[in-house]
Amino acid sequence: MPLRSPVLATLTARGFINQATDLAGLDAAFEQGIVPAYVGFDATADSLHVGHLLPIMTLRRLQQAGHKPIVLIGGGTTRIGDPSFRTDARPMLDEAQIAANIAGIRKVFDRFLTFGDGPTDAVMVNNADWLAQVPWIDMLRDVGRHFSVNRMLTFDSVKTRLERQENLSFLEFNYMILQAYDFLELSRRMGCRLQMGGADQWGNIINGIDLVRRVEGREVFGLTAPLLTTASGAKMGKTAAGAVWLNADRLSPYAYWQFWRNTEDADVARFLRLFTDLPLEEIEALTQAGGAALNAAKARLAHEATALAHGEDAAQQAADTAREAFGAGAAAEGLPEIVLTGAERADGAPLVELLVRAGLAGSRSEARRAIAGRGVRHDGAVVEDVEARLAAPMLPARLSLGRKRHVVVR
RNA sequence: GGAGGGGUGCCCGAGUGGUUAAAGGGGACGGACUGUAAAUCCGUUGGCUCUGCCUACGUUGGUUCGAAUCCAACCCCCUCCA
Repeated sequence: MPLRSPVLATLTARGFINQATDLAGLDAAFEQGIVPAYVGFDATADSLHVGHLLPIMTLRRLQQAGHKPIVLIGGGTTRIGDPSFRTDARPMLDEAQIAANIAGIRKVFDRFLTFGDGPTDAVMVNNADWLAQVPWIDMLRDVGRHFSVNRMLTFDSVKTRLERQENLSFLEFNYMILQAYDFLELSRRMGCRLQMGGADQWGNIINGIDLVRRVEGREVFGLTAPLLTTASGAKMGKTAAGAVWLNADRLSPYAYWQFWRNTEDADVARFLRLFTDLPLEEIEALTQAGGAALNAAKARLAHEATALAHGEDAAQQAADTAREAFGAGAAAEGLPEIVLTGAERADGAPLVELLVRAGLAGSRSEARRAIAGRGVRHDGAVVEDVEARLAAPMLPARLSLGRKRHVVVR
């Protein structure tokens, strides 16, 4: 089916769309005028990570095409605790913590979207604003009557649980209702017409659409993004150090740059389409050659992605740091640093201890093993002695674990 | 409520009285090879004041010179029956 709206054409061409409820209808809506669209995010941490990047980029594309992005923060639902992670028995967060998290998340979004009061400016809303004060009886009468338990039981998320005879709490059973209700509120408050989310959100999105149609008689749409994995099948966004955060105080721009630089060959083109604003022709030109030539494409990917999340300057600096770190043996600017105390400078600090402090090793034992396995280098030379120490005369020094992870000791 | 089966290291999974910090696989990390890629091969993979010590096989007690392995109670999960 030929798409007439530029947004949908772009989203499709760049690989953002997995499933849509009514593509033709949505296409027409985009053509008619500004479409306010939303994506929901949890407020469980004070930053977002690359796993969230796909929906963020979707909102960005939407805004670029002249539509209105709505960022919905699940402040209300976070206060209950997302039951789908029940095995971890996640502690419920208090309001102060959630408020802090929302502030942190907002900072991330400021990089990707333009917020304001204009018709296509992005807005951020918190579902606690309405969920926290809906009277129970009213909720049941206005919303509950539109939900068929019979039908809810047929949803995969519920069905599999029941079939396995696992407990399903009433709280969890209501989760989809709350989420559907969000769509209704957004439709009422800001004329929101589209909900987007990951492929796993399809069921929830459908519920919201049905609810809006039944209550308001209004036609709204749903769009899901593909589940993102690397070419070798791993879930995206996990590294040795943990989640790849979008926030500079959680993960340095340099480390973020490295994350993208290390993309597998088979993913480069796809990631460039999804996570950068580069035109498709340029991406094609960059990746067409294949082989070692892809290294240039990876550097470009790293640069563009870092510039989006941390700014052009930070991206430039990360690139410089990388060049130095992977080039000559000198201590490069921009690498993570640890600083010795006065006593350590005088007496020498055990390398094992420093590796742990720098976060290169998880424990002293691990650090010992790394040295014993010839995986640690000091200013580029393999460290042979597990008991080696570092004192003032040798500073500043560069410690490396493997060929990619470096710290500067001062 | 009744009858069986099971809970082992980051994950899966062997082990049914002693050289078991626990086979094997996955993942992860390091090395070689490369292109800061993938694949492949090799090594490592509980902690520490590290040729030794401490902690660990659902929880708590018990038997024993000695237990992940035997016994008891409790908690949780699965399958079948009601």
